Amino acid sequence: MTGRPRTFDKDAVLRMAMRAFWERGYDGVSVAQVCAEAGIAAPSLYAAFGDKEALFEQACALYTEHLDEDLERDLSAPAARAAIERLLRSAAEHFTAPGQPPGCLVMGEPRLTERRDRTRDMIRARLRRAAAEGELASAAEADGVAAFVDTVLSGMAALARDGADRNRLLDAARFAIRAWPA
Amino acid sequence: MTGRPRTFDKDAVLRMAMRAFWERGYDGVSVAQVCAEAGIAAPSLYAAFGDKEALFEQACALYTEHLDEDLERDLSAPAARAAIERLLRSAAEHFTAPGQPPGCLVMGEPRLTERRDRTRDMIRARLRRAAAEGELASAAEADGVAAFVDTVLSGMAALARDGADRNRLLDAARFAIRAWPA
DNA sequence: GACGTTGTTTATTGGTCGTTACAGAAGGAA
DNA sequence: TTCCTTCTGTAACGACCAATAAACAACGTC
Repeated sequence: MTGRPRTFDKDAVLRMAMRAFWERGYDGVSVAQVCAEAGIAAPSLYAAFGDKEALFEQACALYTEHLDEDLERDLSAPAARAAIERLLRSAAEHFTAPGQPPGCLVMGEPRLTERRDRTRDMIRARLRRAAAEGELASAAEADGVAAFVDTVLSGMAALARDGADRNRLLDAARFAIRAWPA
Repeated sequence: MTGRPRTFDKDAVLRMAMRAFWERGYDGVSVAQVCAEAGIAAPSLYAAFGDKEALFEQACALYTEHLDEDLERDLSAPAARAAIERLLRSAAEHFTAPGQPPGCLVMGEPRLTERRDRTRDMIRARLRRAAAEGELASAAEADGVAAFVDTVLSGMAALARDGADRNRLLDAARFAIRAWPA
Protein backbone atom coordinates (compact mmCIF):
# COMPACT_ATOMS: atom_id res chain seq x y z
CA MET A 1 0.00 0.00 0.00
CA THR A 2 1.99 2.96 -1.21
CA GLY A 3 -0.69 5.64 -1.20
CA ARG A 4 -0.55 8.89 -3.03
CA PRO A 5 3.00 9.95 -3.86
CA ARG A 6 4.44 13.17 -2.47
CA THR A 7 4.30 16.01 -4.98
CA PHE A 8 7.30 17.97 -3.68
CA ASP A 9 11.01 17.26 -3.15
CA LYS A 10 11.39 16.62 0.57
CA ASP A 11 15.16 17.15 0.52
CA ALA A 12 14.77 20.41 -1.33
CA VAL A 13 12.25 21.68 1.22
CA LEU A 14 14.57 20.64 4.04
CA ARG A 15 17.39 22.58 2.40
CA MET A 16 15.14 25.63 2.18
CA ALA A 17 14.22 25.29 5.83
CA MET A 18 17.86 24.86 6.82
CA ARG A 19 18.77 28.00 4.95
CA ALA A 20 15.95 29.94 6.58
CA PHE A 21 16.95 28.81 10.07
CA TRP A 22 20.57 29.59 9.22
CA GLU A 23 19.67 33.12 8.18
CA ARG A 24 17.07 34.08 10.76
CA GLY A 25 17.25 31.52 13.58
CA TYR A 26 14.56 29.27 15.00
CA ASP A 27 12.30 32.04 16.29
CA GLY A 28 12.83 34.16 13.20
CA VAL A 29 11.38 31.53 10.90
CA SER A 30 7.67 30.73 10.85
CA VAL A 31 6.20 27.54 9.51
CA ALA A 32 4.09 29.64 7.17
CA GLN A 33 7.22 31.22 5.69
CA VAL A 34 8.78 27.85 4.96
CA CYS A 35 5.52 26.70 3.40
CA ALA A 36 5.30 29.80 1.23
CA GLU A 37 8.87 29.48 0.03
CA ALA A 38 8.45 25.79 -0.66
CA GLY A 39 5.10 26.28 -2.36
CA ILE A 40 3.35 23.73 -0.19
CA ALA A 41 0.57 23.88 2.39
CA ALA A 42 1.13 23.48 6.11
CA PRO A 43 -0.34 19.96 6.46
CA SER A 44 2.07 18.66 3.81
CA LEU A 45 5.00 20.00 5.75
CA TYR A 46 3.72 18.66 9.05
CA ALA A 47 3.12 15.24 7.49
CA ALA A 48 6.63 15.13 6.04
CA PHE A 49 8.67 16.48 8.97
CA GLY A 50 6.52 16.58 12.10
CA ASP A 51 6.19 19.78 14.10
CA LYS A 52 8.45 22.82 13.91
CA GLU A 53 10.97 21.49 16.41
CA ALA A 54 11.32 18.25 14.47
CA LEU A 55 11.82 20.19 11.26
CA PHE A 56 14.48 22.26 12.96
CA GLU A 57 16.28 19.17 14.24
CA GLN A 58 16.34 17.64 10.78
CA ALA A 59 17.60 20.92 9.32
CA CYS A 60 20.35 20.95 11.94
CA ALA A 61 21.26 17.35 11.17
CA LEU A 62 21.59 18.28 7.51
CA TYR A 63 23.71 21.29 8.42
CA THR A 64 26.07 19.50 10.76
CA GLU A 65 26.47 16.47 8.52
CA HIS A 66 29.22 17.99 6.39
CA LEU A 67 30.41 20.16 9.25
CA ASP A 68 31.39 17.35 11.59
CA GLU A 69 33.32 15.66 8.82
CA ASP A 70 35.30 18.83 8.18
CA LEU A 71 35.98 19.31 11.87
CA GLU A 72 37.33 15.80 12.33
CA ARG A 73 39.42 16.07 9.20
CA ASP A 74 41.01 19.30 10.35
CA LEU A 75 41.62 18.08 13.89
CA SER A 76 43.24 14.91 12.60
CA ALA A 77 46.39 16.76 11.55
CA PRO A 78 49.50 15.26 13.21
CA ALA A 79 50.51 18.53 14.86
CA ALA A 80 47.94 20.22 17.07
CA ARG A 81 49.01 23.67 15.97
CA ALA A 82 48.46 22.75 12.33
CA ALA A 83 45.12 21.18 13.28
CA ILE A 84 43.91 24.40 14.88
CA GLU A 85 45.28 26.43 11.98
CA ARG A 86 43.32 24.32 9.54
CA LEU A 87 40.24 24.45 11.74
CA LEU A 88 40.24 28.23 11.87
CA ARG A 89 40.90 28.54 8.17
CA SER A 90 38.09 26.13 7.31
CA ALA A 91 35.77 28.03 9.61
CA ALA A 92 36.62 31.35 7.94
CA GLU A 93 35.81 29.81 4.58
CA HIS A 94 32.63 28.11 5.73
CA PHE A 95 31.30 31.23 7.47
CA THR A 96 31.72 33.23 4.27
CA ALA A 97 30.85 30.63 1.66
CA PRO A 98 29.36 32.26 -1.44
CA GLY A 99 25.72 31.42 -2.04
CA GLN A 100 25.19 30.54 1.60
CA PRO A 101 24.11 32.62 4.57
CA PRO A 102 27.00 34.23 6.45
CA GLY A 103 27.98 32.82 9.81
CA CYS A 104 27.04 29.52 11.36
CA LEU A 105 23.64 28.02 12.10
CA VAL A 106 24.93 26.28 15.23
CA MET A 107 26.87 29.24 16.62
CA GLY A 108 24.02 31.65 16.01
CA GLU A 109 21.19 29.65 17.53
CA PRO A 110 20.76 30.10 21.30
CA ARG A 111 19.04 26.75 21.76
CA LEU A 112 21.97 24.77 20.32
CA THR A 113 24.22 25.13 23.36
CA GLU A 114 24.56 21.38 23.60
CA ARG A 115 25.89 21.02 20.09
CA ARG A 116 28.34 23.86 20.59
CA ASP A 117 29.57 22.14 23.71
CA ARG A 118 30.20 18.98 21.72
CA THR A 119 32.41 20.88 19.29
CA ARG A 120 34.24 22.44 22.21
CA ASP A 121 34.77 19.05 23.76
CA MET A 122 36.36 17.81 20.55
CA ILE A 123 38.71 20.76 20.42
CA ARG A 124 39.66 20.40 24.07
CA ALA A 125 40.24 16.68 23.64
CA ARG A 126 42.55 17.32 20.68
CA LEU A 127 44.53 19.86 22.67
CA ARG A 128 44.80 17.65 25.73
CA ARG A 129 46.22 15.01 23.46
CA ALA A 130 48.73 17.61 22.36
CA ALA A 131 49.63 18.18 26.00
CA ALA A 132 50.05 14.45 26.56
CA GLU A 133 52.30 14.30 23.50
CA GLY A 134 54.42 17.16 24.75
CA GLU A 135 53.27 19.70 22.19
CA LEU A 136 51.73 21.78 24.98
CA ALA A 137 53.14 22.35 28.43
CA SER A 138 50.29 20.89 30.47
CA ALA A 139 46.67 19.88 30.45
CA ALA A 140 45.85 23.22 32.07
CA GLU A 141 47.59 25.01 29.24
CA ALA A 142 45.67 22.86 26.79
CA ASP A 143 42.37 23.92 28.37
CA GLY A 144 43.42 27.54 28.17
CA VAL A 145 44.26 27.23 24.50
CA ALA A 146 40.96 25.42 23.98
CA ALA A 147 39.01 28.27 25.60
CA PHE A 148 40.88 30.67 23.34
CA VAL A 149 40.19 28.67 20.20
CA ASP A 150 36.50 28.36 21.13
CA THR A 151 36.40 32.11 21.57
CA VAL A 152 37.97 32.82 18.20
CA LEU A 153 35.68 30.35 16.50
CA SER A 154 32.51 31.83 18.00
CA GLY A 155 33.78 35.33 17.32
CA MET A 156 34.46 34.61 13.68
CA ALA A 157 30.91 33.37 13.26
CA ALA A 158 29.59 36.54 14.89
CA LEU A 159 31.73 38.77 12.67
CA ALA A 160 30.65 36.91 9.56
CA ARG A 161 26.99 37.37 10.45
CA ASP A 162 27.70 41.07 10.85
CA GLY A 163 28.95 41.20 7.29
CA ALA A 164 32.71 40.72 7.65
CA ASP A 165 34.27 39.36 4.46
CA ARG A 166 36.47 36.32 4.17
CA ASN A 167 39.73 38.25 4.35
CA ARG A 168 38.75 39.85 7.63
CA LEU A 169 38.06 36.42 9.10
CA LEU A 170 41.28 35.01 7.70
CA ASP A 171 43.12 37.95 9.23
CA ALA A 172 41.60 37.13 12.59
CA ALA A 173 42.54 33.46 12.21
CA ARG A 174 46.08 34.35 11.19
CA PHE A 175 46.59 36.57 14.20
CA ALA A 176 45.03 33.98 16.48
CA ILE A 177 47.62 31.41 15.45
CA ARG A 178 50.33 33.80 16.57
CA ALA A 179 49.18 33.22 20.13
CA TRP A 180 50.31 29.61 19.97
CA PRO A 181 52.73 28.87 22.79
CA ALA A 182 56.32 28.92 21.55
CA MET B 1 -1.29 71.22 34.44
CA THR B 2 0.54 68.28 35.92
CA GLY B 3 -2.15 65.63 35.67
CA ARG B 4 -2.29 62.37 37.56
CA PRO B 5 1.16 61.31 38.78
CA ARG B 6 2.74 58.04 37.64
CA THR B 7 2.32 55.23 40.16
CA PHE B 8 5.41 53.20 39.21
CA ASP B 9 9.16 53.81 39.05
CA LYS B 10 9.95 54.42 35.41
CA ASP B 11 13.67 53.83 35.85
CA ALA B 12 13.05 50.57 37.67
CA VAL B 13 10.79 49.35 34.87
CA LEU B 14 13.41 50.32 32.31
CA ARG B 15 16.03 48.34 34.22
CA MET B 16 13.72 45.32 34.23
CA ALA B 17 13.18 45.68 30.49
CA MET B 18 16.92 46.04 29.89
CA ARG B 19 17.59 42.89 31.85
CA ALA B 20 14.91 40.99 29.95
CA PHE B 21 16.28 42.09 26.57
CA TRP B 22 19.77 41.25 27.78
CA GLU B 23 18.72 37.73 28.71
CA ARG B 24 16.38 36.82 25.89
CA GLY B 25 16.88 39.34 23.11
CA TYR B 26 14.38 41.64 21.42
CA ASP B 27 12.22 38.92 19.92
CA GLY B 28 12.41 36.81 23.05
CA VAL B 29 10.77 39.47 25.19
CA SER B 30 7.09 40.32 24.84
CA VAL B 31 5.54 43.54 26.01
CA ALA B 32 3.15 41.48 28.12
CA GLN B 33 6.08 39.86 29.92
CA VAL B 34 7.63 43.20 30.80
CA CYS B 35 4.24 44.43 32.01
CA ALA B 36 3.74 41.35 34.15
CA GLU B 37 7.19 41.60 35.72
CA ALA B 38 6.77 45.31 36.35
CA GLY B 39 3.26 44.87 37.70
CA ILE B 40 1.76 47.45 35.37
CA ALA B 41 -0.74 47.34 32.52
CA ALA B 42 0.21 47.74 28.89
CA PRO B 43 -1.18 51.27 28.41
CA SER B 44 0.98 52.53 31.27
CA LEU B 45 4.10 51.13 29.64
CA TYR B 46 3.17 52.50 26.23
CA ALA B 47 2.46 55.93 27.72
CA ALA B 48 5.82 55.98 29.48
CA PHE B 49 8.12 54.58 26.79
CA GLY B 50 6.29 54.48 23.47
CA ASP B 51 6.13 51.27 21.47
CA LYS B 52 8.32 48.18 21.89
CA GLU B 53 11.08 49.49 19.65
CA ALA B 54 11.29 52.73 21.61
CA LEU B 55 11.43 50.77 24.86
CA PHE B 56 14.22 48.67 23.43
CA GLU B 57 16.18 51.74 22.34
CA GLN B 58 15.92 53.27 25.78
CA ALA B 59 16.96 49.97 27.37
CA CYS B 60 19.97 49.89 25.03
CA ALA B 61 20.85 53.47 25.89
CA LEU B 62 20.80 52.54 29.56
CA TYR B 63 22.95 49.49 28.86
CA THR B 64 25.56 51.24 26.76
CA GLU B 65 25.79 54.26 29.04
CA HIS B 66 28.29 52.67 31.41
CA LEU B 67 29.72 50.48 28.69
CA ASP B 68 30.95 53.27 26.47
CA GLU B 69 32.65 54.93 29.42
CA ASP B 70 34.53 51.73 30.23
CA LEU B 71 35.53 51.24 26.62
CA GLU B 72 36.97 54.73 26.29
CA ARG B 73 38.76 54.43 29.61
CA ASP B 74 40.40 51.15 28.60
CA LEU B 75 41.36 52.37 25.14
CA SER B 76 42.91 55.51 26.60
CA ALA B 77 45.92 53.63 27.91
CA PRO B 78 49.19 55.07 26.55
CA ALA B 79 50.31 51.78 25.01
CA ALA B 80 47.91 50.14 22.56
CA ARG B 81 48.82 46.68 23.75
CA ALA B 82 47.95 47.60 27.33
CA ALA B 83 44.75 49.22 26.08
CA ILE B 84 43.62 46.01 24.37
CA GLU B 85 44.67 43.96 27.36
CA ARG B 86 42.53 46.13 29.62
CA LEU B 87 39.66 46.03 27.15
CA LEU B 88 39.60 42.25 27.00
CA ARG B 89 39.93 41.94 30.76
CA SER B 90 37.08 44.39 31.33
CA ALA B 91 34.96 42.53 28.83
CA ALA B 92 35.58 39.21 30.57
CA GLU B 93 34.49 40.75 33.85
CA HIS B 94 31.47 42.51 32.40
CA PHE B 95 30.26 39.43 30.53
CA THR B 96 30.34 37.41 33.75
CA ALA B 97 29.26 40.03 36.27
CA PRO B 98 27.47 38.43 39.23
CA GLY B 99 23.81 39.33 39.47
CA GLN B 100 23.63 40.23 35.81
CA PRO B 101 22.79 38.16 32.73
CA PRO B 102 25.82 36.51 31.14
CA GLY B 103 27.17 37.90 27.90
CA CYS B 104 26.41 41.21 26.27
CA LEU B 105 23.15 42.77 25.20
CA VAL B 106 24.76 44.48 22.20
CA MET B 107 26.79 41.49 21.01
CA GLY B 108 23.86 39.13 21.33
CA GLU B 109 21.22 41.18 19.57
CA PRO B 110 21.12 40.71 15.78
CA ARG B 111 19.53 44.09 15.15
CA LEU B 112 22.34 46.04 16.87
CA THR B 113 24.84 45.63 14.05
CA GLU B 114 25.28 49.37 13.85
CA ARG B 115 26.25 49.71 17.48
CA ARG B 116 28.70 46.84 17.22
CA ASP B 117 30.25 48.53 14.21
CA ARG B 118 30.73 51.67 16.27
CA THR B 119 32.67 49.73 18.89
CA ARG B 120 34.75 48.14 16.16
CA ASP B 121 35.46 51.53 14.66
CA MET B 122 36.77 52.75 18.02
CA ILE B 123 39.05 49.75 18.37
CA ARG B 124 40.33 50.09 14.83
CA ALA B 125 40.93 53.80 15.32
CA ARG B 126 42.94 53.13 18.45
CA LEU B 127 45.07 50.55 16.68
CA ARG B 128 45.65 52.75 13.65
CA ARG B 129 46.88 55.38 16.06
CA ALA B 130 49.24 52.73 17.39
CA ALA B 131 50.48 52.13 13.86
CA ALA B 132 51.00 55.86 13.33
CA GLU B 133 52.97 55.99 16.58
CA GLY B 134 55.16 53.08 15.55
CA GLU B 135 53.72 50.56 17.98
CA LEU B 136 52.42 48.50 15.06
CA ALA B 137 54.15 47.93 11.74
CA SER B 138 51.51 49.43 9.44
CA ALA B 139 47.91 50.49 9.11
CA ALA B 140 47.20 47.17 7.42
CA GLU B 141 48.64 45.34 10.41
CA ALA B 142 46.52 47.54 12.68
CA ASP B 143 43.38 46.53 10.79
CA GLY B 144 44.34 42.88 11.09
CA VAL B 145 44.84 43.19 14.82
CA ALA B 146 41.53 45.05 15.03
CA ALA B 147 39.70 42.22 13.25
CA PHE B 148 41.32 39.79 15.67
CA VAL B 149 40.36 41.82 18.72
CA ASP B 150 36.77 42.18 17.44
CA THR B 151 36.66 38.44 16.99
CA VAL B 152 37.89 37.70 20.49
CA LEU B 153 35.49 40.22 21.97
CA SER B 154 32.47 38.79 20.18
CA GLY B 155 33.60 35.27 20.96
CA MET B 156 33.95 35.99 24.66
CA ALA B 157 30.38 37.29 24.74
CA ALA B 158 29.18 34.13 22.98
CA LEU B 159 31.05 31.86 25.40
CA ALA B 160 29.71 33.74 28.39
CA ARG B 161 26.16 33.33 27.16
CA ASP B 162 26.84 29.62 26.82
CA GLY B 163 27.75 29.49 30.49
CA ALA B 164 31.54 29.90 30.50
CA ASP B 165 32.79 31.23 33.81
CA ARG B 166 35.02 34.24 34.32
CA ASN B 167 38.24 32.26 34.44
CA ARG B 168 37.57 30.67 31.07
CA LEU B 169 37.07 34.10 29.57
CA LEU B 170 40.16 35.48 31.25
CA ASP B 171 42.09 32.49 29.89
CA ALA B 172 40.92 33.34 26.42
CA ALA B 173 41.87 36.99 26.89
CA ARG B 174 45.29 36.06 28.23
CA PHE B 175 46.05 33.83 25.26
CA ALA B 176 44.76 36.44 22.87
CA ILE B 177 47.26 38.96 24.14
CA ARG B 178 50.04 36.53 23.26
CA ALA B 179 49.25 37.13 19.62
CA TRP B 180 50.39 40.72 19.88
CA PRO B 181 53.09 41.44 17.28
CA ALA B 182 56.54 41.27 18.82
C1' DG C 1 -14.17 -1.84 -10.94
C1' DA C 2 -13.61 -1.34 -5.32
C1' DC C 3 -10.43 -0.95 -1.21
C1' DG C 4 -6.84 0.79 1.73
C1' DT C 5 -3.28 4.03 2.22
C1' DT C 6 -1.12 8.29 1.89
C1' DG C 7 -0.69 13.11 0.30
C1' DT C 8 -3.06 17.55 -0.73
C1' DT C 9 -6.42 21.34 -0.07
C1' DT C 10 -9.31 24.36 2.40
C1' DA C 11 -10.71 26.12 6.48
C1' DT C 12 -10.30 26.56 11.21
C1' DT C 13 -8.65 26.08 16.01
C1' DG C 14 -6.87 28.30 20.34
C1' DG C 15 -3.21 31.16 21.55
C1' DT C 16 -0.04 35.08 21.63
C1' DC C 17 1.66 39.11 19.53
C1' DG C 18 1.90 44.47 19.60
C1' DT C 19 -1.15 48.09 20.12
C1' DT C 20 -5.09 50.98 21.31
C1' DA C 21 -10.32 52.81 22.61
C1' DC C 22 -12.60 53.90 26.23
C1' DA C 23 -14.00 55.08 30.74
C1' DG C 24 -12.66 56.25 35.26
C1' DA C 25 -9.26 58.10 38.78
C1' DA C 26 -5.92 61.49 40.59
C1' DG C 27 -3.57 65.53 40.46
C1' DG C 28 -3.19 71.15 39.80
C1' DA C 29 -5.57 75.53 38.31
C1' DA C 30 -9.63 78.41 37.93
C1' DT D 1 -16.76 73.46 42.72
C1' DT D 2 -15.55 72.92 37.75
C1' DC D 3 -12.24 72.30 34.18
C1' DC D 4 -8.06 70.38 32.13
C1' DT D 5 -4.52 67.21 31.96
C1' DT D 6 -2.30 62.95 32.73
C1' DC D 7 -2.21 58.32 34.28
C1' DT D 8 -4.60 53.62 35.24
C1' DG D 9 -7.54 49.53 34.44
C1' DT D 10 -10.42 46.77 31.45
C1' DA D 11 -11.29 45.13 27.32
C1' DA D 12 -10.67 44.60 22.86
C1' DC D 13 -8.52 45.02 18.11
C1' DG D 14 -6.41 42.76 13.88
C1' DA D 15 -2.40 40.08 12.69
C1' DC D 16 0.24 36.31 13.12
C1' DC D 17 1.61 32.01 15.42
C1' DA D 18 1.88 26.62 15.49
C1' DA D 19 -0.99 22.95 14.66
C1' DT D 20 -5.09 20.21 12.95
C1' DA D 21 -9.98 18.46 11.26
C1' DA D 22 -12.28 17.18 7.43
C1' DA D 23 -13.01 16.32 2.72
C1' DC D 24 -10.93 15.13 -1.55
C1' DA D 25 -7.28 13.22 -4.84
C1' DA D 26 -3.81 9.86 -6.40
C1' DC D 27 -1.37 5.82 -6.05
C1' DG D 28 -0.79 0.18 -5.55
C1' DT D 29 -3.37 -3.96 -4.75
C1' DC D 30 -7.24 -6.89 -5.07
